[in-house]
Amino acid sequence: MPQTLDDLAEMSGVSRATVSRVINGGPVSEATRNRVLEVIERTNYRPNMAARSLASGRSGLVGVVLHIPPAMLFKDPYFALLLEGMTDALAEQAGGMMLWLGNRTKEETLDRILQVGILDGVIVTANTLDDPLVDGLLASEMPTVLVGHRQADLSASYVDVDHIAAAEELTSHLIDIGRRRIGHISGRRGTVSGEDRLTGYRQAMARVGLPVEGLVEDGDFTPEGGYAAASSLLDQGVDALFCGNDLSAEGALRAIRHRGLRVPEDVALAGFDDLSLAAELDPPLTTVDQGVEDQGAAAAHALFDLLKDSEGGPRRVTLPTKLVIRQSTVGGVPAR
Amino acid sequence: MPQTLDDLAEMSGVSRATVSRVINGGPVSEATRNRVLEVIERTNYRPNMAARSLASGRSGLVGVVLHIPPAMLFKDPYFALLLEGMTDALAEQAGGMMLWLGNRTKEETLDRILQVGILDGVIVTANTLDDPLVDGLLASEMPTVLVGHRQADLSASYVDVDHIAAAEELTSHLIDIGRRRIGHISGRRGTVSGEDRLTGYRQAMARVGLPVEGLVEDGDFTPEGGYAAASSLLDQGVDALFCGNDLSAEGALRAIRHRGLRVPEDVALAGFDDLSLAAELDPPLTTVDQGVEDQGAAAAHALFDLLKDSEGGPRRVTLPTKLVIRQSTVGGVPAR
DNA sequence: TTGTACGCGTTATCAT
DNA sequence: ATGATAACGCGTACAA
Repeated sequence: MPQTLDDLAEMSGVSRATVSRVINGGPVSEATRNRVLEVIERTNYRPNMAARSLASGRSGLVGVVLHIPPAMLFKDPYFALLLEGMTDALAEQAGGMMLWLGNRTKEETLDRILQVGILDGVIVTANTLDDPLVDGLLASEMPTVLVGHRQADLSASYVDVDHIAAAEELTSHLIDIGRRRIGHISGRRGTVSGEDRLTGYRQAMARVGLPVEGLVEDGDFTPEGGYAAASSLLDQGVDALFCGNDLSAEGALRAIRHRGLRVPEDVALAGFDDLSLAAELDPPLTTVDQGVEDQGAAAAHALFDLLKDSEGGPRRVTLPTKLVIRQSTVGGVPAR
Repeated sequence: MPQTLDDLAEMSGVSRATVSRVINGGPVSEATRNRVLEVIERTNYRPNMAARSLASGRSGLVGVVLHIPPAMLFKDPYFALLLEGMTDALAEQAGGMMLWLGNRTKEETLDRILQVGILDGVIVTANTLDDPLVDGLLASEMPTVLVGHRQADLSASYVDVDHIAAAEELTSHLIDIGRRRIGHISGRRGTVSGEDRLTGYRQAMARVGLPVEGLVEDGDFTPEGGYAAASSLLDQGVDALFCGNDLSAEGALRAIRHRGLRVPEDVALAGFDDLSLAAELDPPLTTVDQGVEDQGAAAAHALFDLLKDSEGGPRRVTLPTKLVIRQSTVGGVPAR
């Protein structure tokens, strides 16, 4: 029984236009409004989004693109947390969310997204500088908000944190507690966040004149990568390790343990993200809280802001980070 | 630049109807078909799904409902695996997927889903017997496929495994290796899978005349619940523990270790799901492979099948399970 | 305040 | 094989 505006109009003895006004808040007399509302209630009518979208151009539906292997959702809680922040915010303001994961190529995914043609806007994670998916969305008419910053385009709306400053602060903490041979396990090379954190590390080391040669090893944001990189850096002799994220720190911790070394006495260890995993490690991990959920929510809000007023230029949001000091760098001493 | 059929029609000197036929495979002469295709290619035209849905009633969009706290996606890989199986299958046949997690109440979520009015069908996880969200979907016109079985309605399409038989097989394995005081940590009570696994356990024990009094403790599918339930059962004295899922087995393993007991010498341990976590535990965990990804994919295929031919009654799919024997029950001996 | 009428981009039916 | 033309359900100027 396909309820339409016409059905309601007939049932309440008014024109379709009036029913539409009741629903969308147009000028209607109190009397007829109540009469129509009563009918709407009785039939629990639901407007057809497709038709509404066609007529008004707005659907209340937004897209979310996390172009990652679906298994990443549980392998790296970062993505699930991001999704959580988005869905929380979207549940309030959007009628629904379409989701694309990395099941197809970026080009195919881009095609699908643009083909739907019913989305009000999309949120997409932007990890790398050149990303055909992100580029395609930005080049399209689709209102787009990135999670992640790309120096290239200041014309894009995005939400991000200052990875460089955060990494510099964390590295300085390692220096402050007296470490001198501080190794860095990078994030996946080519990712903006990975490169930025590396830059922050380098800047902090340079500022106090500490060498970094041979102290940087490529990681890939995974525990396995962290383990391998840590093994290599331990060979070089380090008294601290700053890992590209918490997951790689988890791997690094295993590598340290396998050598019979202690954390933090022999090697101070730090990560990035502050996933719940960080507090649960033994010892609890010093890391950077980058407010992943907040980033997701902020991206949703930025998109709604953009949709409300498409003028006003791109929305650029940089959220604060917080250094979280735990026993993996200051063992025994409680976190301040 | 909103490319429409009319634009293409004008550019290729034919009528809108002909362009539509070219796209949807109607009868068109080879010559004009090529001419139109060339224009389509050049303009990389994308049909508007909203309009298409309005006119044909089909959108190519399907909904997926996992009414869980979003954080569950990484806390219990089961859900992410299920989603992976679905997205893989959907990516091939669907134009896109809408996703609802447990950000709102079931009633609110149901309302949102039905309101979209553009979905061809939905897949929803059915955990409990009475679920207003599932009931509402089944009562609606929306083609619906459940992941999980509910004895109540044989009229619904669903995908599931035989939890009772799988649990019985697993319990029998524990009996076969000589265990007699076999405890069971149930899944969350009220869930069909939890109750069914408990039933399977009871049946296996009853078949060989083993008592179960005091040997069943309620769990909730979480490591914490598993830890608590295991502690209590260890007080009773058990030589084996069958846990409602792999996660609770992980918690149970911690409880066993805390008492200085060995697995499997003192207590044999088994789970359910065969998440990757199971193979990575120390010792590797005996469990039931219930093909989570396959269930997700099967649900998607069942939905497409249903959409293709809405007659033919409900699709009922029961997938096979596989007992996976590892060192947590037969320590030292390699898995057969 | 209310109704009429047109347009949104497609599919589908009917002539031609 | 092709082209008009009528739906699909809704929003919205415009007229009344």
